[in-house]
Order: sequence, then structure tokens, then C-alpha cells
Amino acid sequence: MEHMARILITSALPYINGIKHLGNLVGSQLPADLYARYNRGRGHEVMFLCATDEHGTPAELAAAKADKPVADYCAEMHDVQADIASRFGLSFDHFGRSSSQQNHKLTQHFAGKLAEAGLIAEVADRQVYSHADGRFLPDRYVEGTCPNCGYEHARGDQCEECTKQLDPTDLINPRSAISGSTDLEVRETKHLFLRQSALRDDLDAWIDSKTDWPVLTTSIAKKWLHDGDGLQDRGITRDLEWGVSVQKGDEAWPGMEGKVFYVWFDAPIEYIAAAAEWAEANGKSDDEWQSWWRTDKGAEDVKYVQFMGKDNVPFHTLSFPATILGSGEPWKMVDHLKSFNYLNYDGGQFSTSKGRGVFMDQALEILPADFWRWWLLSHAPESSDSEFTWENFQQSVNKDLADVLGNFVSRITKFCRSKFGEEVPSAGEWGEQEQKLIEELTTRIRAYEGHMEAMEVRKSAQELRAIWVAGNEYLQSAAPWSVFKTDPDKAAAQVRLGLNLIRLYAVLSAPFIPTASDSLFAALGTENRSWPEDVEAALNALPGGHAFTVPEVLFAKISDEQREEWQEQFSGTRA
RNA sequence: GGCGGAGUAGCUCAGUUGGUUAGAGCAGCGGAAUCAUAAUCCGCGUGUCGGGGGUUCAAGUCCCUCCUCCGCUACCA
Repeated sequence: MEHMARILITSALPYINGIKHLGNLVGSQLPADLYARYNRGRGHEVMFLCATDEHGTPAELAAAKADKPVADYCAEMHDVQADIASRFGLSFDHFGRSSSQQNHKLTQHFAGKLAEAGLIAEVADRQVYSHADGRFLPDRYVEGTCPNCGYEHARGDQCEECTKQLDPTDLINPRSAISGSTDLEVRETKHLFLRQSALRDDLDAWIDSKTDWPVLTTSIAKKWLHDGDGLQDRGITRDLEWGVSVQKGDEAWPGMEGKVFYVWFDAPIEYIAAAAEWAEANGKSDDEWQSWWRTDKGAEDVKYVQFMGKDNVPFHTLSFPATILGSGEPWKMVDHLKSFNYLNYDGGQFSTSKGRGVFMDQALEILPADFWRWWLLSHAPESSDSEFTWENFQQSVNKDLADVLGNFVSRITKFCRSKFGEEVPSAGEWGEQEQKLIEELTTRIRAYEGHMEAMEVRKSAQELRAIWVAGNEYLQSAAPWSVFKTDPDKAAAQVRLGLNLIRLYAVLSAPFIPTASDSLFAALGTENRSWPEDVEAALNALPGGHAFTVPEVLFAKISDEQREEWQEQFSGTRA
């Protein structure tokens, strides 16, 4: 094979305040996992990192609602999310926490470097403080009557009714959106701002160098860079309890006592810190994790790919790069940024706050992960928003997984068992028909590789499905069940090819449906998962005489009754 | 309001730098086969490519305009 590459993959960090829905999953973690598994399958060295994003007002409020200390709440929710992620087959090399001590240190380190470089400004600001809640309120946690249109539930940042941008102090009868309290006052408070404006030209040049990025990505970045007065400085601290306390590296930051860094400042830094956590968890040295992140310590040849929903793009194209560039240190910057649109649910949006749609834990309660993985990835919202409906889900999954792939495995293994027993038959030679199939598969597998490398998720799924179909076409025209009557040796050769196709499919399909793929390897009694660089050789991997067992039904079909039941069950909102 | 994305067969979507009769999967109809989870395989697609106007020998593809849906809009994360 060509030389081994080193690929660093991060997925947008899932926020801590609850279990994620399928829309969150398909936009970041799942395609990142697909790419990670594919590259491992090709023999590359992969570091796939993710973590829970644990700081910020919503985390504190969620903890309060659960009546738990925020640290305990986050620890519990982290474990819950980690468990669900692993049951979904998300193959993180490390699933960290933005609240880790590694991230505290790194975040403070970056802030110190930025301050040394003159890129931090202290700005006195006026914010709404709620006595009843005992906290400063972010703009959108202040609610009141819109001075423009009279809408009574306008938020302090913008009126949802007339879309006018507001300042919380504009609101008539302002109240806390948390408690409803009207006991509010405007207090002065001091915050640190990252002087992104000073880095605008550097960021602009960097974005310009990314000619292979999707327009969706660069146009968002360009807009922020050039809109109005150009890139604005950004507050990177907050008056909260829970978070990374504001320090310059190891030293105190006079005047900033009791404040923490803004969650959007520390969350991307966790991408780096997660590698440090990985090292600690696996007994690796600092040099080892730094070889992924420091271009002066081996990361020069690393390819770094980020996966995220489109709402995350500004932070990954501007704020985080500003942090890295501004530090003046040789940290690895992102090479490719794959962003996704949104997945809708049955005519509306998935919504965490409204509990609308299917959530990861619920999904796994009703069906194995591979069903979801296949449908979500083969319908990934790449070029535009896409839509989940139960009918489409049932049809696609039944047809693709049960009929095309699952039934292929059944028909060939059962036919073999009845005519030749549970071992790969040795007799017979391949002929023209087999060569034709090998040619087609070679073309298709090379196309599949191309789509995977380009992170074209839907196209990859389509090509994989076409590869499964090719097996059925071959069987149908070769028809070993009739050949067997007149030429059992020829039928044996056909069956030998069919059984080897199953192994080939297990290798190729593993990034999409890892659990089913494992079942196939187990049934075939092989651990040969080598990638088919040479298709003909790959189809000789299981020699005559090799024992196998007929596997259980790979994918049970979804019945109309089940579909209707789930449709009903998930029609409302989650409790 | 500003910026961006989308609007293509009943459904979900592909359609490179404009170029022969606009494609795929599913669903539907017809047929073959009977090894298999009644699975598979073969055949069948005229659809104002959202509306209108324009550029061009030629536009789904470029320009203008209008309509609809969605996202972002810098203190949710």
C-alpha cells in the first residue's frame, strides 16, 4: 500500500446538557467516525478525538434543574454520553471533557500567550444582573416586551417576532427568563476581549489559502471577516462559577478574580487537551500527544480534519484559528473542515429544548446502531437540509440492509451449507463471468475510496450499496443452484466466490455498519480485514476448505406495525 | 433588513468548467428465477429542472427579477 498517513480527526463537541438527537449525531460525530474507521481500515494512523463541552450558563441551569452540583451533573452526563457514543459505535480514541485539568491548563496557557502578544483587551461592560437568580444573565436569558412590535416574549438579544436586534436594556418590563424575576439591575463588570480584529488580515489570508473548502464554509467566514466594520473583538470571559478560572498561564490575572473563560474560548482548546487526556489515560508521554498537535514536534505531516454542523463554522474558521495564530506557537491548524446542514424530523426541526425527534438513547432502545448509522449516513445533509421520515427510514433500511446485503449473505451461505457443507468449496475454476465481476468491483471500489477520501458521505454510501448489488447480480446470472445440477464443480467455484464476497463486503462496509461487519467476520471464521487493494487477491482470501457458519439474520426487517408504533411514540415531545 | 443555502420524476436525492434524447435509489407496473429474511434479477420514467425575463448557436447549469422554505446575524452553545 501507499505510505501510511497520520490523520487527526475531531468532531464538534456535544454540549453537556442532555442526550443528543439524531440531527446532532449526523452532523458531526457520525461522519467523523465514518472517516476515522475508513482511514484505519486503509491502514493509516488515526487520532479521533471528541469530548463533552461542559461549561456555560445552560450547563449550570441544567444542573440546577436536576438539583445537583454542576460538577456532579457534568460528570454524570459525560458518562451517559460516553456510554451512548460507544453503543453507537463511535470509535473515539479518546472522549474527553472540556472541564479536564488538561484543558484548564491549556486554556490558561493560550490566554497568557495571547496577553503577551498584546491580543487581549480589558473592557468594562454593563450587563443585567438578576438578584433572584444570583447571576448575570446572558442577553437571551432576559425576556420582556419588544419596544418595536410589542411582542411580550422578546429575548434580550433579538425579538423573534419582528427580528429586530435588541439590547436587553431596550426591553419593556424586563424579567429573567430563568426565574421570571423582575428584580434586575444593570451592573458594571469587566471582561477580557480577544482582539480578533488585529488578526483579521492573517485570518483572511489563511481562509484564502483554503481553496478546496466548501463554499458554505468559506462564505460564512468571509462574511464575518468583512461584514460591516469587519471582524469584531470577542468577549472571552464570563461571570460564572463553573468553568476555567481566568489566569495568565500559571499566574493570577489581577482584576479578573472570580471569573471564568467563555465556553467558546475553552471548548475548541479541548480538541488539543483531549489529546493530552488521551496520553494520560493510555500511559503515553507528552511528546506522543504533541506529535499530533505541534508542528515542531512531528505534526507537520498530520492531516487535520474537523467535522461539524454549519452553525459551528464561525468559531472553527475564525475564533479558534485566532486563538492559535495569536499564541504565536506552532500548533497544528485545521486542513479540512467538513460542515453539514441540518436533518429535519418529519416536517419540522429536531429540537433538544422542545424534545422533538428521536434521541440517541431512544434510537438504541428500538433498533441496533447499524440501522441508524446506515440511514443517517446514506441520507447525510451535505448539500442541503434533509428530512427524516419513518416511512423513508423503514423502506431504506429494509431494502438496503435486509434485502440487498443481509439476504445476499443468507442465500449464499445457506446454499453452500445445503450443497457443500459449512466450508468453502474447493472445486472448479473461475471463468469470464467472474473476471467481469472482478473488473466491475475494482472500478466501484476505487470510486468508493475516492468518495470516502473526499468525505462525500452520501456518494460513498451509494457506491457501497452498488457494490452489494453487484454481488446479487452476479449470483442471479451465474445461478449456481441450476449449474449445480449439471456441473457441481463450476457451482462450487461460484459459491467460493460468493463466500469471499461476504468477507469483502464486511471489510468495505465496516465504516458504516461496524457491528454487522463484526458478525460477518465471526461467521466466516476470519480476522482477515485487509483492504482490497487487489480485488482478485481479496476474493481468494478464504481458500477451499475454510470452515464457516451460517450467520443469524443480519438485519431483521422493520414491520409496518413497528413503524406505526414508533411513529406514534415519537410524534409528540419527549418527557 | 443583511449574508448564505435550497427549490429537479409520487418520495429521497445526483447533476463537473453551459453542449448530444435530464439521471440514480425507493415506490408503482410487467416479466424471469426459486439459492435466500416473499428476498433477488431484468425491463418500463415527457418530469412547465419554483415563476418570469435576458445572454448564447446551445442553460437545470450564467445574468436580472419575483415567489417559497431553511440557517446564520457576533451575549445559547
